[in-house]
Amino acid sequence: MAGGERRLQILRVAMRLFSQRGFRGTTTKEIARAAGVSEAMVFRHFATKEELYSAVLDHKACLHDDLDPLQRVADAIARKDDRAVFEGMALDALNQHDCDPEFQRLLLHSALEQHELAHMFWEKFVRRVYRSLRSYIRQRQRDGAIKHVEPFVIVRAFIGMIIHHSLNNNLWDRERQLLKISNQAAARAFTEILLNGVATSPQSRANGDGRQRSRVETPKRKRSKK
Amino acid sequence: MAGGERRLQILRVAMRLFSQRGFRGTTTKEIARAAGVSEAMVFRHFATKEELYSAVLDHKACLHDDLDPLQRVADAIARKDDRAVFEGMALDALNQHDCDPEFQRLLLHSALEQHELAHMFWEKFVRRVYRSLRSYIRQRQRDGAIKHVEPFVIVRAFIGMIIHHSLNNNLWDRERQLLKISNQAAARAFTEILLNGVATSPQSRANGDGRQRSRVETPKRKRSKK
DNA sequence: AGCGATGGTAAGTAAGCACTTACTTTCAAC
DNA sequence: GTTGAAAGTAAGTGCTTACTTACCATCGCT
Repeated sequence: MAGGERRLQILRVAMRLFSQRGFRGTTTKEIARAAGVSEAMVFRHFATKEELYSAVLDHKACLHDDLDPLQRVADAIARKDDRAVFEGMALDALNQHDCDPEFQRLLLHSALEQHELAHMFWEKFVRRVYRSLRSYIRQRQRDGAIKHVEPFVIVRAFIGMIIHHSLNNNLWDRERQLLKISNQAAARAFTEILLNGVATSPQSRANGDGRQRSRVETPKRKRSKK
Repeated sequence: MAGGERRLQILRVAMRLFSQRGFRGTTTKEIARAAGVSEAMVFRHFATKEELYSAVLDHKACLHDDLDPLQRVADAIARKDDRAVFEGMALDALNQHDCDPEFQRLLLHSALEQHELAHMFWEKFVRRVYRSLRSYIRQRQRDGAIKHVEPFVIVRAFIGMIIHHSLNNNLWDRERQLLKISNQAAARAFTEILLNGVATSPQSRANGDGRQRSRVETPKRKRSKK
């Protein structure tokens, strides 16, 4: 097997094991065995276990790196279709966590172990999502469509619903005993709650078919405060 | 030092270290040193490291065991004061996580390691909170104060906001760089979003009374899939 | 005084860990 | 057909780990 191939294979095996058992819970021998090679092979490709771990985290993180988290909903943003914006982001995140639960586990492990990835991910991804969403929310607040609540609070509330739901599905309630719901339905429900929760005038959303409504509703309504 | 005292002291030290570094990341030697005794002392009080870990988890978990999570807001429930119910629970949880961040870390570690505590906590605490809140929500739905959304979805959304906020504060953003907000304000903001998000009609919320309104409009079947 | 229970330790032990060394096999390029 | 590097390994090395043993010290109690 060629060098690059083997390296990648070891990386993938390590990724799986690290995400299952954490850094300290995984031995280099296990990794080697799972990859079907000797331990020495692992250390030929990665100088230390730490380096292998970093490579794993890098490999995962770089997938999230270069894409703007709001890009997938860019047209919804342009249309100022709040529902499409939030529901799209939610669905994206839920699907992502669903088909790659390893990442969430790795992230948690590294956060608990205070590995630099946790910090990096925070800086490079989380902050960006927060800022992007804030700028959108601010705009919609100026439009009079969203209440003048601190935007970051809204972002946190929304991301909280989504991440916590994923965490439940991946970590605690894998059988979905407590709540069995499709990602679609979850994204829709959470979005509904959030948007109704922060809308300036509830009537504008209450009748539910705000979906696919192309025009922005109530551009300059009177802004009532809390 | 008397036997019981020492045992408790070791337990507390272990609690701190386990929560910081996890089970595998903490050595019995470290625990002994931090407790100012020899390693043999640790093993006199706890037969194995596993047993010590279990004792730690038990000790933490039993604090949450015998109290009804909704007891603290019982009068608010009786009054059907939704705001007080949810805000009270949120504030309680946030304060709890604030003054005992160890617990959240221990819980996460044990969930990742698939330790039985994770399951126990889920069964004994989480499920109960979910069920209690559901029963309250159902009642308020019958009252016509809350939309007919699956109650567990509402619970998950609400708990999600709170837990995720705590997780942020304890794990990722301890400096509160991204969002600095008091527990009071957070509890109020999240409650506001949730209640407005699931209220049947804005008026019924606005003046705070839970007046019975006529049957709820359920737009469930109205929507067609895209 | 003596004695056993209790609180404590120094110095192990065997297994497991990350990592190394010294060696063999494979195979394409001259 | 030789060679030289790359792919691969068996068998270590030294250190750390959870856990043990064998022994000391200080009591309260007859």
